[in-house]
Amino acid sequence: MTGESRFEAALDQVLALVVLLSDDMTRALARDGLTSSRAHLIWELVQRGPSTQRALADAMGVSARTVTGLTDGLEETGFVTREKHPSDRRAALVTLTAHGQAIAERLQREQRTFSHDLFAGLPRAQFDGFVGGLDHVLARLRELSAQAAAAASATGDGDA
Amino acid sequence: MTGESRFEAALDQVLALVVLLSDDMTRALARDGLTSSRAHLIWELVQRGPSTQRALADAMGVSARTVTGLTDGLEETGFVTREKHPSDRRAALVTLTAHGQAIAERLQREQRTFSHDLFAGLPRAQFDGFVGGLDHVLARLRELSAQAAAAASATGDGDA
DNA sequence: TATTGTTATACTCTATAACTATA
DNA sequence: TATAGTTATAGAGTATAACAATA
Repeated sequence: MTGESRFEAALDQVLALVVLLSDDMTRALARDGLTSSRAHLIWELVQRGPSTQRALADAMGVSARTVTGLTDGLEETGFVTREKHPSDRRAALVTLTAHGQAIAERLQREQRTFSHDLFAGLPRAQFDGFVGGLDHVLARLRELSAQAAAAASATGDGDA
Repeated sequence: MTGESRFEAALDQVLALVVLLSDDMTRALARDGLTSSRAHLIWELVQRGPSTQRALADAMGVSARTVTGLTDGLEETGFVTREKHPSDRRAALVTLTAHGQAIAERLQREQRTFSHDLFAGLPRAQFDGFVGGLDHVLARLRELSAQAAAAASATGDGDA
């Protein structure tokens, strides 16, 4: 593997990783009656505590309508409740139920176990190399995203 | 970063990579009027040549119904056509149009450029470390998926 | 009988726009 | 007037089941 094509092969591997990880997570979440999007909302509640739907929409990068749907589903299945906001009668505070909290904690434990399963067999030097490369790739990716966003807004996304 | 938590931090980074890459690809494909699923179907056609919908469904790991929908969308937008199967009048051969072929080739070129953008700045030793770690993680992930599938079919998924 | 692909139906995630109740 | 969240509507991906045409 010499020359430029090693970059392509590496990207192919990264994309394979994306697919495998996504499938694996989807399957694991389905066992608890969750989807990726609903788990994401639960994760935000763990991080932020009881939150308005507006705050969740901003945190998750989705529309208010989407949060309404996700909250409906999580409420029906017993993961969250809508509580009265103490000072704003327009707003609801989405709040984890005991069950929601318990599942969230279990998911965190499972993720810890999973990370161990993935990395524990890797020699320390190689692990460090992997993490170093990952840092680089993430940084590049964020730069490229920022450039793309800037280009999009300059072209006619923001000046229309 | 010592102890077990370095594994968790690494997994967090990998998951961040998954999100960034997925978003980036979604945005890039949208510029050509494609979604991930439709691009996946196009990619299978590039690999396999004109194919029946049944073959595509098996290759993509989705239902026949899903391929009908994806093919409908790609046909309406001019990426593929349904051609007569020479020997089986039940089946259609999904076939790339000239436009579909051209877009597929462009996507491949863009992916090559993208891989260069991601990795070219990485010192060779660190790149090799990254790829080595990636190999390990992919292998572990495949083992774990196989185990999960075996456990599922033993529990009552296959013996019902 | 078995298979290919469709129609019928349903669920999830996503979005924009109009609207209600409140700030 | 502006904001929070809903309803209305729509499009995409996904699935199962029933059905048509053909093997």
